[in-house]
Amino acid sequence: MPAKPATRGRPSSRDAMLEAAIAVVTEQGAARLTLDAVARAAKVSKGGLMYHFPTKESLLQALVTRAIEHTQQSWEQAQRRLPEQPGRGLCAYVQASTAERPDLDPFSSALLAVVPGDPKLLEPVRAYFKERMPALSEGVPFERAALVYLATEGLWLLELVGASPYTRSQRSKVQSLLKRLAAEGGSLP
Amino acid sequence: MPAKPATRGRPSSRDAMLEAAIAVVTEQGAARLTLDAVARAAKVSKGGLMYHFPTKESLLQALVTRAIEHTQQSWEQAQRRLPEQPGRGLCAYVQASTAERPDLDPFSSALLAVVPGDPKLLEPVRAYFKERMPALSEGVPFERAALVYLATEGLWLLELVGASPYTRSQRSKVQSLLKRLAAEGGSLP
DNA sequence: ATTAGTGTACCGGCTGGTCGGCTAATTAAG
DNA sequence: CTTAATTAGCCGACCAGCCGGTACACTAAT
Repeated sequence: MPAKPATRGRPSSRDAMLEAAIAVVTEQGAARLTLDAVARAAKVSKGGLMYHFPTKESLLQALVTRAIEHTQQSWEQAQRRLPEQPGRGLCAYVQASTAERPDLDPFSSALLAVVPGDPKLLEPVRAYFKERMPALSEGVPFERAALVYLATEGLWLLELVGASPYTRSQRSKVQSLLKRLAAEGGSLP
Repeated sequence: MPAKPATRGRPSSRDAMLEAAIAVVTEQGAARLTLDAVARAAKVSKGGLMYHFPTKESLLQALVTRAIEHTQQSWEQAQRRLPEQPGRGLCAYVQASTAERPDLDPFSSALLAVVPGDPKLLEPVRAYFKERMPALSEGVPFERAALVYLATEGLWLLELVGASPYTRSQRSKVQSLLKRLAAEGGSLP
């Protein structure tokens, strides 16, 4: 068993375990997110799993941390692709949040599923949300920024739970509306 | 058999048990929502609890149903207080969802906490969301309705998880903006 | 030989669920 | 009206399985 020696550096099996956990939670629900299930999904024994995450809580914390990092990275990436202009941060946020279909963003999905289980897991999320706020609304009048931000968040939630009522064309209309408003375009009909 | 008491029933301890469940989940998290905990919180023995909810899943289903009913009722109530005008439904929705006290809506909070545990619990929520949509956007141009709806949903979510970045005055500004937009007011700065 | 990483085996407690019995109220019988 | 039978509602002891966690042996690479 040449356990993937590939390159020195980060323990890739740890990441594999985290992704296995994400798979379990998205496929079977948070209630079935058990250590054995994660170990099974990661094709590792429980001992191997417990080596990297000495506690279930540590696993969950790592999950939350990873989801936050992923969100942050995809925002930065979207921002890098945009020209420097007022509303750039907000526009990048809209783009990052509405770009991939939510079933392609299992990180956030797992986050939303796992966090309610233990109130302590909420704190990093709260902190991140409050911390990133200024960068988002920078250069955009308050009301407009708030509206776009909240609507993006709402769309994200609705699609995450599969309760979005919009057809594909409606959705793209909403999406472009958000981008337009973020970039400081006109008003709405 | 619990025999749904339709109309003519005592304030039934069944409801008390459901509210105990809500209390447990909001205070201790979804992971600690155990039958024993609910029974303890409801000051009832486990047998007594199991009499009304033969299964834990049935308890959760009842919780979800109750949360949905509560949401629907508070929307209808808000609507009744509003004059007949275009955007009335949407306006009532904004009002009901942004009512001053997010911590006083433990129903939705419990819903959001419990649902990720079992994917099957999502279906009623999905159905309700899609069903109520037409009544909400009635009489309001699509883009405006979508924007207000999504932003309201986003604000609801942020406040539910305690990640709202807005001060009290900012929040009330956002709130009145949403109402204005829903009622067909002007555009945004 | 040491150490990082994994496997195997096990345990104690908790959890969902069952079961028979208790109590008070309602109904049926006399 | 009295009494017996039924029933709804609740109790609490119990159980079988699962879950998180521990202990330790093993392997490969340093």
